[in-house]
Amino acid sequence: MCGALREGSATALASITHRMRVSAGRTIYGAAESVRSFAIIISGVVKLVTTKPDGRQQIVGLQFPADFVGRPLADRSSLSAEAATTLELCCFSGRAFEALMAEHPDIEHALLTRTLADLDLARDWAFLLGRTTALEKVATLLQIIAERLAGPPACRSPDVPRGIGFALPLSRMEMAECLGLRFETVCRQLTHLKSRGIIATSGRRQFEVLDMDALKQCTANAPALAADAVI
Amino acid sequence: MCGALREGSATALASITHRMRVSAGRTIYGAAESVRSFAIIISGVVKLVTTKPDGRQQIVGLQFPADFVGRPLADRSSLSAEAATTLELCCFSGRAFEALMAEHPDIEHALLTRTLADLDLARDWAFLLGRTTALEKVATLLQIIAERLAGPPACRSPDVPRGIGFALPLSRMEMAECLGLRFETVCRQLTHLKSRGIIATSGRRQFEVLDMDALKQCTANAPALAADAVI
DNA sequence: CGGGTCGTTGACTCGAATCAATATAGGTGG
DNA sequence: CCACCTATATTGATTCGAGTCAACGACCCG
Repeated sequence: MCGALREGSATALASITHRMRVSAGRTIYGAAESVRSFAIIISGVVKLVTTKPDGRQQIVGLQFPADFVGRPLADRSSLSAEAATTLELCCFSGRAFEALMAEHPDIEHALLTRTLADLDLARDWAFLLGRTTALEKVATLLQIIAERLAGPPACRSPDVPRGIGFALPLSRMEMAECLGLRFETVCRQLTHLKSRGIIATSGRRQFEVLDMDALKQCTANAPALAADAVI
Repeated sequence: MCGALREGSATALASITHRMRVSAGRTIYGAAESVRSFAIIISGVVKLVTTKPDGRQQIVGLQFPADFVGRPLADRSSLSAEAATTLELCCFSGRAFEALMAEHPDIEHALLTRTLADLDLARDWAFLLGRTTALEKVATLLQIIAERLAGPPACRSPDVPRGIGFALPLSRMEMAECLGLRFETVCRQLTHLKSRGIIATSGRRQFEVLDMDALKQCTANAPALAADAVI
C-alpha cells in the first residue's frame, strides 16, 4: 500500500504506526465491538468470518501479507477478523488514520483502489460459492493460497516450473468454512487430488502442488475431467 | 450519492452528466470491453453477472435506484452489468469522472464510502450462498428486494404495517442465478412460501409480502421452522 | 385468438451432508 | 526420549436436499 503513496504521506503514515504480534486463533476485531484500529499484514494470514446466532459460520475473505485489515469509515462491522496463523501486523489507530486520510487524499485514493480490488475478489468468491462443485472449490482455494503464499510466478526459480510447496494456513475445518462445505467433503476432495497426483501433502499442513496446470483444470472443469480422466 | 457532496462538487459533477434510458435485458458494460463510463441509477434495477466460458452464470449483485454502476480505476472488469428492468440512468464519462475525482476529494470520499458498503453487502451475500438452505435464500432475496423497492419502513404508512407489494425485477431464472439455485428450486420455495401464507403473487412478477415477520423468520431459521410449523 | 416463452409441478437421480468408526499427527508429561 | 493423549484428519455407510429430466399449464405478446 505504501508503494502507492507520495513521500510526505508515507512518512506521515509511518509516524502513527506500531508493530504488533498476534498469535494464531486470536480475534483481531469482533462483530460486536466497534472497530477502532487498522493494520497492514506483515506476515501471516487473517480470516474474515461471518457468524450467525445459530452458530453457522462462513469465512468471507482471507487477507495475506501486504493486505489491509479493518473497516474504515464505520463504527462497527458485521464481520470479525481472526488470526488464522501467528501474525505480524503494522497497526495504526483508527482516529489517526482517518484524520490522516482526510489530510492526504492519496492515502484515501490508495484505500479506494484496494477496496475496489477486494470487492472484485468478494464477487469472484460469490461465483465460487454459488456455482461450483466441491472439487472445483477445493482446487480453487488451493490455487489461490499457493499463489499468494509462494509469491507471484516471477519470484520463483524458472528451472523448477512445477512443484510449489507451502504451509496451508488453514485447518480442514477452516477450509470448509471458506468454501461452504463440510470438512469431511474437503477431505474427500483432497484425497481425490492426491490420488490423481496433482498435489501431495506431508503432515497436516504442508502442501505441494505437483501439477499446477492440472489444478487449474480442476478449477473450471471438474465434472467433465472427472468423467473422462478417472484413474 | 450527491447528498454527501459539497456545493461545488455537486455542481461540477452535474455539469458532466447526461440522462439515458436503457431497455430491459441490454448489457450496460461487458466483461470483455473496457469500462469507460459510470452511472447512477435513477429508476430500474441492474444485475451484475459473472459468466464462465462453460456458460455457468452467477448474479453477484443487484443495484437499485441511487446506486452507482461501473468500475472506476480499472480498465476492465470481470463482470458485466445488465439491465434487469428498463432503466433510467444518470451517466458521466469515465475520464471526466476520474478527473473530477482527482480534483474534488469529497467525490472520491463518497465513492469510497459506497464501495465499502458494497463490499459489506458482497460478503453478506457470500454467507447466503455458502451457508443457507434454498428456502432461506429465496426468503432473503424477497426481503432485500421488498425493502429496496418499497423504500425504508419510514416511508410506508404506519396504519398498514403488513402487506408490502412490489413488482419483482427478476424472472425465476434470474432469481436462481442470484442464489446459486435452479429455477425449479426457486419455484418450489415460492410455492412453499405461498402455501404458508407468507407471500402472495398475481401474474408473474407482482408480489406481496403478507407477513414480513414470518418472512424474516424464514431468513434465518428455515429448517427449524419447517419442522414445527408445517401447515 | 393462437403461439411461444415462462412458470409450475412431478418423478427420479445424484452430490454433498450427516452419522459413525478409525487413524494419524503433534503436543505433553513422565 | 518415549509413551500416551487428544485434536484433527481420514474413510465408510447412509440420508437428504437440491439438481435433473420431463410434462403440463398460464401468462403475455402479436
